[in-house]
Parts: sequence; structure tokens; C-alpha cells
Amino acid sequence: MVRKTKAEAAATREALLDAAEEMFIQHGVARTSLEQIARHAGMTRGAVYWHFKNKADLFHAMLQRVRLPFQELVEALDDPELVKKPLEAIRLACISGFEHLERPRYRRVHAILIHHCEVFSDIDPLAMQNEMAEESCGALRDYFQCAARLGQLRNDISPALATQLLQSMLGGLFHDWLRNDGSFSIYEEGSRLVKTQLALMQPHP
Amino acid sequence: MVRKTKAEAAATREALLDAAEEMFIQHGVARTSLEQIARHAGMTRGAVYWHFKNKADLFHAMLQRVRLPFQELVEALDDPELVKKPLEAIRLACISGFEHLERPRYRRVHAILIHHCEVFSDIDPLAMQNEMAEESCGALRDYFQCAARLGQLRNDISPALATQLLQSMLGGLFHDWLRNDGSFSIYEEGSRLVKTQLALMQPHP
DNA sequence: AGGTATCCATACACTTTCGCATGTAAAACG
DNA sequence: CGTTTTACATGCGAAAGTGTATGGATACCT
Repeated sequence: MVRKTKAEAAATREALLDAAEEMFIQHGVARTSLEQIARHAGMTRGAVYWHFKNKADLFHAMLQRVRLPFQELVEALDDPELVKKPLEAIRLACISGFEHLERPRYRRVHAILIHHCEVFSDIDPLAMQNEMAEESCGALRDYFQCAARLGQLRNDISPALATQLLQSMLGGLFHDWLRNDGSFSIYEEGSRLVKTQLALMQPHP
Repeated sequence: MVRKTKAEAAATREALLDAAEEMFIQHGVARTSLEQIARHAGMTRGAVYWHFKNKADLFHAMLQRVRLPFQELVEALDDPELVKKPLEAIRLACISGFEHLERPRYRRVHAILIHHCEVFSDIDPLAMQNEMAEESCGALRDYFQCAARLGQLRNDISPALATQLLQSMLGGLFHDWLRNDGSFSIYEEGSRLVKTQLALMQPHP
């Protein structure tokens, strides 16, 4: 059995990516050979080299399956009332993000990107992380500025400062969660932390 | 010239560790060979294998040069008045920690541990990070509990929640700082963030 | 002063991995 | 239905890295 139908070929490609995820998170990116990935998917290296140029190309393809931009999380809420309550919009967007992250594939790939891969050849994971951080940070800032204009932010805290506080808190929580192998629910913990932090930032009643 | 005096031998050992730091942070741990480390220090692999058992042993020795426990930071303050002001103790300890981290060697090694190394053979960087996180987290919790007893913490925020908030914020800031290659001062940014966050947690005047 | 342990360079064998070249049977296409 | 292309498996050469064995010159000790 050699030649497969087009659907089967696409399935083996996905299977290779799945196998790569599991091997990467178990042994690290650098320590897993293309042979191990292929064998774990029930294939040989020939399949890998047919679907991907090399390990960097495979790695890049793996990341493409989990991209989630922050702005889309807010837009997905699709509630016109939220323009009047930007802090609430932030809270709901964070919760939505937590839900996404708890899906196994998202958790695995982000854990790989942050904890299980070094710089190699084509790919610079730190640059990718910076890119994602900058993106969400910019969106956050917009909403905090909106909140400040509406008087829904303590006036002794600038929008920029509020952004940094929340951004750092989210990042720290995210890293803790990944580092502890998802031993707690980032959805529950994150919801509590974000709710508390945003409450602290609101003006006194 | 082969046999060196004991002081010279110790110097070459340090030089090897210095070279390892630079190569690790530049190319990642897995992608740098012992040959590269030795050549960069003006030696050959023979010197490396004399001073260290293998790469994992060298890596471990590199980490031993920068260990800094959180509790010692507080004790180093050595101000008896601080037992009455636990939040201030936390703030000063964080600032002291930031000062340590800005020293180039500390920054380099932590960046390597967090961003430039994968699990390999003997060493599990995630376990090390968890150990360090647990340690500082426990110390933080003690001080927040003390603050709660003294009525210096908002009573709608439990000490555990306050600990998680600050811990996450510090971790996120730390990662951002390392990821951005120290492009901003963690001392200045961190001082502002910690000061603001602690102020938010205090009861209304 | 002589012997020995130290400190490091050099050389060699071995393993691992990569990239490519080739083989091949079935699916896709006209 | 014949031809071409696809979707892999297999095999080979080259390169890199590791661990160790050996050599040698000198600092250190008695």
C-alpha cells in the first residue's frame, strides 16, 4: 500500500503534526528527530520529507493550527452594549481566551513554543511571543483608554499603567499554568484574578 | 604550556562557564556544542571534559553561580520596623530582587533557563522554575497573611488571592523583561508596578 | 630533587541525524 | 484504459557531536 487518496494524504499530514506535538512536548523540539516523529505516527521519514521541507517547516505548520488573535476574541463577543463598558469587554475577552487555551491542542502548542523550544534555523520563538504580546497589549490599551474617558477607571491610574498591570498578570498566570502542566484550571483561576484586578481598578463607589 | 597553577585552572573553569553563557544565550543550549564553548574560551574540548562530566554537568554548574532565594532578600533588609508594615517589606524585597536581576550575569542565566533551554538528560528547567516560584510564593503568602491580621489589606481580598495576583504580575513582568532582552529597566518598571499594585490592595483611607 | 598528580591538547571510534536519491504501487486524469 | 503524477518507503553518503583513551609538560608535594 503506497499511494493514498487525497483525503488520506491530508489525514497523514495531520497525524504527523499530532505526533510532532506529542514528541516535542515530551522530549523537547531539539531532542526529537524526524525519525521519531514519523515512527510515532506510523510512518517513515519519507512521509515527513514529502509533506514538509524540514523540521523548521513542520514546526511552522504546527503553529499555524493554533493562531488566535486577541482582537478577534473581543469582536466575537458581538454585544453592542459592551462599548459602554470597556472593562467588562476586557473581562469577557479574557475569559473567552482562557476557554480557548484549555483545549488540549492549544495548551500543548503554546507550552512547546514557550517552554520546549529554543531558537533554531528559521524560527525565533521569542520574536513570535513578542509579536503576540504586542498585539494583545495594543488592544488592551485601547479599551483602558476608552474606560478612562468614560470615567470607569481610577484617575490615579493611567491607561498605560493599567495595561501593563493586567498584561503582566495575564502573562504570569499563563506561564504558571503552562509550567504546571495544566494542573489547575486557567479558566477558573484566570476568571477570579481578572475579575478582582479589574474591580480594584474601578473608581470607588 | 600545559600544566597551570591552581588559580589559573580555576580561572579557566570560570572562563568556560562565561563562554557557555554567551553561546547558550546566542544559539540556545541544545544548538551549542562543547567544541564551540571551548573554542570561544580559547580552549579545546579536553578542558571542558576535565572540568565537567558533560554538558548537563556544565549547565548545572552555571546555574549554581546565580542562585538567589527570595527569603534572603527580605532578611537582608534587616529593618525591625518592617514587621509592622508587611506590604512595605514586600515592596522593598521586590525592589531588591530587581536590583539583583539587572546584573548582567543574573539576567543572562535566567534568560537561558527560561527561554533558551529545553529538557535534556539530567536537567529539568521547568522543575527548577517551579521550585523557585513555590519558594517565593510561600514567603509572599506569609507577609500578606500578616498584613491581613494587621488590617492593612482590603478585607474583600484574601491573602491567598493577593499572593496570586502579585505573584502572577511579577512573573509576567519577569518574562516580558527577559523576552525583550532587557530593553527596559525591570528595576524602574517593576518598582512602579509593585507600588501601584500594593497601593490598590490597601484599605481605603 | 625526584616522583606524582594535575591540567589540558590531540586523536580516534562510535552514534545520531540529516538531506537526497531512488524505487514503487496505486490514485488521478484525459 | 493507458499515462502521469502522487504519496510514500527504502537506502546511502556526508556531517556533526559525543565520550574516551592517550600523550605530554609542568606545578606541587615530600
